[in-house]
Amino acid sequence: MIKDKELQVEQDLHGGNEVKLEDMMAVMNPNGFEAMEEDHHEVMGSIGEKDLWLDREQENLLDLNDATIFYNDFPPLPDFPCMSSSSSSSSTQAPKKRVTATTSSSSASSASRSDSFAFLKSDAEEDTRERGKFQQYKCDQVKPEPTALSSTASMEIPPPPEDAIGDVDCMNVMENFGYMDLIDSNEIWDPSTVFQSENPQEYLENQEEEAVAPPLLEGSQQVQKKQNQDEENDGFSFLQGNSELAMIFFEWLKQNKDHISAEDMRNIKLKRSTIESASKRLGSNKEGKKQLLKLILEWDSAAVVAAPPAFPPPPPPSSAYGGDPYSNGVPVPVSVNPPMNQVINGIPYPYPPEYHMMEQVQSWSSSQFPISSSQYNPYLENGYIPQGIPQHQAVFNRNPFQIFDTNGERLGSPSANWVYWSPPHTSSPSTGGMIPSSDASQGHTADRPSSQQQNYQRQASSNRVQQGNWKTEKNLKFLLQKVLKQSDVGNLGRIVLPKKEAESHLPELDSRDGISIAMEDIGTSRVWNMRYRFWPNNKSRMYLLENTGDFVRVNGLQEGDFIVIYSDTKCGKYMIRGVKVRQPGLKLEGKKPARRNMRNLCSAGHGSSLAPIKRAVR
DNA sequence: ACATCATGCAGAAAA
DNA sequence: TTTCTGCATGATGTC
Repeated sequence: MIKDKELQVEQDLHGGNEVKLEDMMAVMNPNGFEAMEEDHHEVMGSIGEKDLWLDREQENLLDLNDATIFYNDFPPLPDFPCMSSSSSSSSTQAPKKRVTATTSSSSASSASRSDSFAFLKSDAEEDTRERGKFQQYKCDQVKPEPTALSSTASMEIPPPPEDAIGDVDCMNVMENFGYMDLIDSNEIWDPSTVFQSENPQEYLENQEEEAVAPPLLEGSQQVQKKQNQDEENDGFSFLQGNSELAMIFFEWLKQNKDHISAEDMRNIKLKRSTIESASKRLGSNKEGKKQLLKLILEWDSAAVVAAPPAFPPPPPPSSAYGGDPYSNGVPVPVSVNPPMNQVINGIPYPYPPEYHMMEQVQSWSSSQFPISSSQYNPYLENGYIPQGIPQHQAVFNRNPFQIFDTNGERLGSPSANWVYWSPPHTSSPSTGGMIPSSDASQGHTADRPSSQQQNYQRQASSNRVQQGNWKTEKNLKFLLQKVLKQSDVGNLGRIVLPKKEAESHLPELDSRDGISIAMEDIGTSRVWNMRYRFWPNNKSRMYLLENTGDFVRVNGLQEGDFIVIYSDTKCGKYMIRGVKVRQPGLKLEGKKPARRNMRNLCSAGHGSSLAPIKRAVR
């Protein structure tokens, strides 16, 4: 049935016939839509009538190979800075900037699934009122709408200039493609240039300014003008008659129908500045648009398929945190999943730019993310607050591209589940196949990616085709992490585990003898037979991981380093990773950081502090 | 006041 | 004598 629909849509697309958005979307995960159907029935009623219209004039431009190049030509996700995925967020994230749109006073009626696909509508017949309705929804959408998906994408748009405020804040990402028409540049897309400044702090500041006023980019007035024009025209003019893009989109839908729902799509929003940057780099012509569209779609699918991991723990002040526990020195921006409380309260993560990872063990983790260790460091990009802690919220709000993970449920568990995607350039978590960690550890400064890094990006891109395996390869769920204390790395061979996380994510212990637990060392693939147990302690328990001596030794772990424990949701085994944190030239004997800051940040119990950001925000 | 956890330390076990 | 084991204590953070 669905297959038939798919064929029909495809034929229509190729034939330049009208294609109903409804039909196109029907190709997607039926469950996701069914679920949405109920919620958004009302709007669908009206939206559903709007046919997707593909301009026949573009027929010749339709490159049937687009679908093929889709996954090959895309700029690799890692190329996008500031990717951030959190959970459910689009709603919770609904930033203040997302003010309601305006043209219509219609209440926040339910959303239309076509909302996210608005860009496919070339039919400008939709009246302003309808349009207002869309935006109204987009902007008012505050109620978290859990989906079975791990993530949704959301890209915020900075507030428009004074006179436009309220009208365009919540523009759909696709709508914003329209901006590309206005910026004329054929520079090659260089993600690094997204940085407004080589100085992260500076960048942060710039971004803040940007949040208040639109970027003073050349032609920004035109942008605004065009934007207003779009408002009048329904705002969807950008893709008007562009069947090629529609085709691309359709192919993407087919590829991702199992993973992406309309809800995900609907939550795609772009920062205007991002669009402008993108159009600057990609060009404002058709190819440019195509590239950006691909990029966004791929980015979105990546986010959906694999929710990135949590933020790493804060580094001890004297240590070098060049990375997270999951990647070789790169705090993974995507799926920002900081300690719940931190996120909510805007409490930061210490990732001082000067820190950098000195991990020695070859690790696969760095390659598990779209953002490689040699690429962007959102922490760096977003700067740090004086305390050496990046404002979390800042991270969110400044990221040109943000992925807000819904909740990771689709990844297996209702809570804090982080799944790592396979690297674009490796096929196995253990084998790595990535650039030497030494490389990865370098360049983690506030500077733009080095040419070496960019080369790596290209390499990653060229190998992107291998990403097809990521879904099946990794189903790792983040369980807990622990910053190692002297007593953890001493000769006692035992590591105290955070109580809440242990009780939440590790097997329940009936006796204090505990249980044997095999931990596969992610770095070396070696399996360590450890013992997980507890000690009675003040009417409570103290959880320990014993027989950790060799693991610590082999990994060269020292005080201040940390371990991260995951479970493979597929085979149920536990995986452990030791992450070394060093700052060359600095010694650890300095004053010790506050204990709480030293410890793992995943305290959240059921809401592990590293739980998805779904509740985050703002 | 209470909870967590880093670590001190006594006693047992092993070398 | 050294190492291991397990509990106790106290510092620190949270409620």
